Amino acid sequence: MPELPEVEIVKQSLNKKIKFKKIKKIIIKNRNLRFKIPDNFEKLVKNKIIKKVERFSKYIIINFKDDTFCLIHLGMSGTIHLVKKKEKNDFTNTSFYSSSKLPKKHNHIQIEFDRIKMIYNDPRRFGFFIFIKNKNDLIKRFSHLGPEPFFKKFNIRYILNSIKNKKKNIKNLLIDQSFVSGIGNIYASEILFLCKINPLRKVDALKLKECKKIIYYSRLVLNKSVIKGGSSIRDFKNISGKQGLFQKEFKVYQRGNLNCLKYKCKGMIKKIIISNRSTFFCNICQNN
DNA sequence: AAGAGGCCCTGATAGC
DNA sequence: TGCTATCAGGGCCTCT
Repeated sequence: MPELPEVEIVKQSLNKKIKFKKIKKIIIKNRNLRFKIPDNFEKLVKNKIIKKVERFSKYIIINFKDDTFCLIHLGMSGTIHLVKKKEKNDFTNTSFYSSSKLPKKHNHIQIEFDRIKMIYNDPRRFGFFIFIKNKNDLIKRFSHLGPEPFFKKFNIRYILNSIKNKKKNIKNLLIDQSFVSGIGNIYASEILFLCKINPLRKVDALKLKECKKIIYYSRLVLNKSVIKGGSSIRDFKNISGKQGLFQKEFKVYQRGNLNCLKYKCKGMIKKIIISNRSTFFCNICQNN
């Protein structure tokens, strides 16, 4: 599910619903996420008040009032659900109802607030919840990540410098989070299609004009997706249960053997595997 | 030492 | 229907 736009939608929803609320209770049903949740996690987080919810790259950052943090990553299959309580002060688990459809299995973490509870669901358990004790540790946690496409730092000089003498292909560079953070497997294909660059092109062969396009279209695609409410491969829903609409905008992703959608292009979308991940491109307008 | 590939895990879908 | 194989939005770790 989650690349930068999807995580941004989740962050926005959380800010609307749980900002300034106090954590009353935590129930962890399965501690074995990507990183095992330590036994003292509940104690550390209980009674904390949420100052705000932020996001960097594909990470959700819950910022508590005392400037400690909870860092969340959704991995491949993580979703967050908010469930309202029917009755005030009723903590029995029968008195909740779901605004979106709550999955039956894999609801690993439940965090209860006054009139609402937040549930973390993750079938594949590639995601994680981590408690972070101060801002310094949080920054350390992100130190290996490159800028988001929107940052000023993601400029032409940065790109030229990053591709110099590099032998990898542009598809792999775009999903390399230490180069630029937030782009995942879907948006990498979409961005390269708009740039008209073949995903297998070696980055040291990119022209100045193509580098400029990469900046422009990375920003455009991610922005547009946020505006559309994220994309919806399989079942991406935002936290209120609404489907994202960006998948309707996919030009190449999951369109193998279909016609290229570029005006007057007679090409066909091809699916290839690059470093074990599906990659889609047009055999004519990206034939370079 | 940059870059490719394996691996963590479950579920949906396709093909027989 | 029921089996098996393949694939899935990420990122950490290990090899070469």
